[in-house]
Amino acid sequence: MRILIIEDEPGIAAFLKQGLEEESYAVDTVEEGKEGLHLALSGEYDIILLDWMLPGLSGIEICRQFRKEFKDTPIIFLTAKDTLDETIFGLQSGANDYIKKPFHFEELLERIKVQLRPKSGDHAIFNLGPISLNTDTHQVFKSDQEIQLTQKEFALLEFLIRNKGKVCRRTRIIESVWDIHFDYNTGVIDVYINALRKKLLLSDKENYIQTVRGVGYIAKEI
Amino acid sequence: MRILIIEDEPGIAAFLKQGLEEESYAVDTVEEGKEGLHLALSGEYDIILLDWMLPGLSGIEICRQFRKEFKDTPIIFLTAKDTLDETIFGLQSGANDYIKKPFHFEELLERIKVQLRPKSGDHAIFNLGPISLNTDTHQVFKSDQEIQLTQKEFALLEFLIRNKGKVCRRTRIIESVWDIHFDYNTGVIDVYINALRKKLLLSDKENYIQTVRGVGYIAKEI
DNA sequence: AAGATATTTTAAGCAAATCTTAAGGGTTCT
DNA sequence: AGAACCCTTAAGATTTGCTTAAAATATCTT
Repeated sequence: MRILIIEDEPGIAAFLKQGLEEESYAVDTVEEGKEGLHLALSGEYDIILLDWMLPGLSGIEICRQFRKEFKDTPIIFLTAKDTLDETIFGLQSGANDYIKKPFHFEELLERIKVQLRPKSGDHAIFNLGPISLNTDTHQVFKSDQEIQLTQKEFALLEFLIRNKGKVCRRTRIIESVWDIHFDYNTGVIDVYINALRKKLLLSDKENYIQTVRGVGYIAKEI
Repeated sequence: MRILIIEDEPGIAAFLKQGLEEESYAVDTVEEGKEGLHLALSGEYDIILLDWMLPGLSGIEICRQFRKEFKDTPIIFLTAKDTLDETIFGLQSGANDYIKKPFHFEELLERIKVQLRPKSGDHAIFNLGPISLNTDTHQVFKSDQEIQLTQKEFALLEFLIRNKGKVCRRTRIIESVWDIHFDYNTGVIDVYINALRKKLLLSDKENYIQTVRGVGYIAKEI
């Protein structure tokens, strides 16, 4: 996991860098605002620690600009201020959390972990009869057997199971799984459905993935 | 919303109960496995939080037994273990999610909300007497009996039912269902009306699809 | 950097379900 | 009765989906 620290006080920056590297994060530090934004926009970081008061470009401004490009990368503000107004500003500009200086290193670590933890919506288990799919570990099981699926196979199965009980039209499948939004005279879906049924050993008795002729497919608990 | 917590450590159970009640859930707690399963099977709960290690009956076993009866009630495992094997077991036994102890209460809350979130997609169901048509699942039932319709049959029935009580002229039908905007000298409609009546077992007493001579057809609740 | 391996996509033959046409027989209306 | 309309049936045409294999990409190794 790569962390970018934008912080003008060299002492604090070095302290954080060392501490986080001991936790086996890859850490880069910058002292100046513009350069910080530039680095941040390289898109190589998983989380950004951002000082409030900076020379060159304020933290809030960096945050705003950065958010235009990267919607999801979490940002934690490091702030000496503690008035409500300022905090609100920070959160409005697109930060995910803030921590008041001085803080315990442990607490910062804790918050970084919270931000890096995969979103709870993604961390869940979906079941379809004896089949279970874990989006967190990217694993699929049928009864006691783990089934090895490729990326696309997994993505297709995930889509079907997430829409369990509803017909998935071919156009929606091709849009969601393949990200194709026009021209879909392609037979990929058939090929992958076939692969899934084979790997999951679905028979006539266990047709958890049924075809709805002329429309698409439906995942069902029989 | 009713939550059942099956957890043998009184401290954790009490902590969760209090927290969840503050979020205005109705919470019951049990410390022992068998009793827990018994309560769960009462069917009164919307979600179950299940400890992994329990006296009496293991969490996995409870999960399995419970799943035989209730397919949809979500189960979240509370587990101290984090080895792969154990996780696998959890997956297979029919849980919907798991959270590792120690966890932040916020995170648990988040996951509970995810599980309780109503299944997306409002059921688009149209009725015509004992016949119901679900555009979501692309299914048709006549009093609990599923009727298998082809694409065109379904489309025609859908059109008629959507215009229930109104006469559907042949030209409008041919335009809407067949997308033909000229040349109406075709007998397809008749053929398909015939097929529908047959498959839906419509008799003189149950003529939900009536002929309007010289004009078209009408779907009516007799 | 080149070769090896795995994955994804395209294409084509085949089988089966579905759709359409057409024709003969009924029904209803004037 | 005669004409227009509708029902029913079945054969032929078309579409759709399944299955394979091979070609194109991507990924991993050496």
